Amino acid sequence: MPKIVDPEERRRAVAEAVFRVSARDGLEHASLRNVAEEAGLAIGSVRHYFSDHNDLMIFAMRELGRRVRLRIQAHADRLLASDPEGDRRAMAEQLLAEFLPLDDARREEAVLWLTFTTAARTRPELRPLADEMDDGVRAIVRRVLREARRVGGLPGAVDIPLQTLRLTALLDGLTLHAVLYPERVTPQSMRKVLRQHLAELARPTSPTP
Amino acid sequence: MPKIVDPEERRRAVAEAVFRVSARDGLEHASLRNVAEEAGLAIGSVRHYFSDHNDLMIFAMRELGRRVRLRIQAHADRLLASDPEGDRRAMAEQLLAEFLPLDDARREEAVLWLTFTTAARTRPELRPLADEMDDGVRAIVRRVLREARRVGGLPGAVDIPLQTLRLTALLDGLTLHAVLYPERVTPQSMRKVLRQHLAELARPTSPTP
DNA sequence: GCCTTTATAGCACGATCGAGCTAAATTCGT
DNA sequence: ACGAATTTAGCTCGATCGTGCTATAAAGGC
Repeated sequence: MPKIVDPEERRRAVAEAVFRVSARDGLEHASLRNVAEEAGLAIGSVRHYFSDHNDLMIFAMRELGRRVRLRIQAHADRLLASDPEGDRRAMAEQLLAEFLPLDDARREEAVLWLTFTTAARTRPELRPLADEMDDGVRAIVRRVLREARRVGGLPGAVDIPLQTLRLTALLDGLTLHAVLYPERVTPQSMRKVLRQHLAELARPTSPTP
Repeated sequence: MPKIVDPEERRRAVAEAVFRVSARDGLEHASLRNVAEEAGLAIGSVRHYFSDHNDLMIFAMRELGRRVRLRIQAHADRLLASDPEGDRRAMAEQLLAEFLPLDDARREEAVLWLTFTTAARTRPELRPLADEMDDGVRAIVRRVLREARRVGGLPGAVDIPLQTLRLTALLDGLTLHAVLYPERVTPQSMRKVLRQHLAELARPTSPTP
């Protein structure tokens, strides 16, 4: 029998081709033929690994979510390893900054995130994956805020659900703008906004009027 | 000669069909044939009024921008007419709330906004229109903030460009979430977030650390 | 060499699409 | 009725797409 190809690795490589085509031309151009060409394979080979086009799209989006999750996790681990008792606000900021497209790799990921999550609006098969990604972000933001409150970095009266909603909207809004209008939203400006936002959150306050 | 059709009205009606198809199925389904069917016309009729598919897309997006602009302007006029010297903060809040998808009509507009602006990423011909829409929002937010500072509603030291960036990101982020995850982001929660945001902006502060 | 398993390859078909183009219908003025 | 202008209509073609399906190549074990 022929040389064994690791199916999972092959699938990953094809998903990478989906990402490249989508980022460059839009998801609607990620046809089997275009993706096969981008991956340097014949369409028959691509179809050996994916039962149909939907299968490919689902796999690609799942792979994207996986990559984001791993990156955030690795970053959080690094932060904790470097100084478990360090400046909590700075750490929170750095962890949250990981959601922003501050360099080329993250920017491409953000492009793909936007592409797939907006496509999920009209593609039921991608819906659960979009929800999952959103859940992931909200959970982390909520945890960051809760932990900050617990250690006294935020006022006790802070409304965690509301501030989670607000902060995730801000992060995703900045990301959306960085993807669509990169000349208007630079890495410095995003960092500055995030820092300011966290600084304001930390101030003593009264409940919403 | 036959009964004259107002070309502009016909174009508007066809754009409405584009909106319906796009909102329901996604922009990639707004083919000439699908749009013609949605508009109750033969494809030949549609093509009499638009030189090609791109022309139709450009017109539709321009029409969308026009509608948003008119709606915001009318709302601002109404606010000023009702009480030119009224509670400035409440008025600012109400004006900015007009950018959020708080009812069905605005929600559909938000869906279309997201659909067209993300499509503009890979369609150069739509690019200027997306920029224009973004410019419009930023200009209004900036004006609101400036005016609030001028009348003492915001601290003199507030960084207007930074807060403009932050507030537009928040508004667009909430809108994005309301479109993609409507169960998670309700009209009440959006209003609450906006109110909180403006309340925090208004508090005395020191410049960013 | 044969068999089996795995991987590569792509033809063919029906569907949809945009656009070139032609033709017919409609309606008013003369 | 005719002519002109406007509107409606849709055939045709080449292109692209997903998918059913078949065929070939590749490689190891016996």
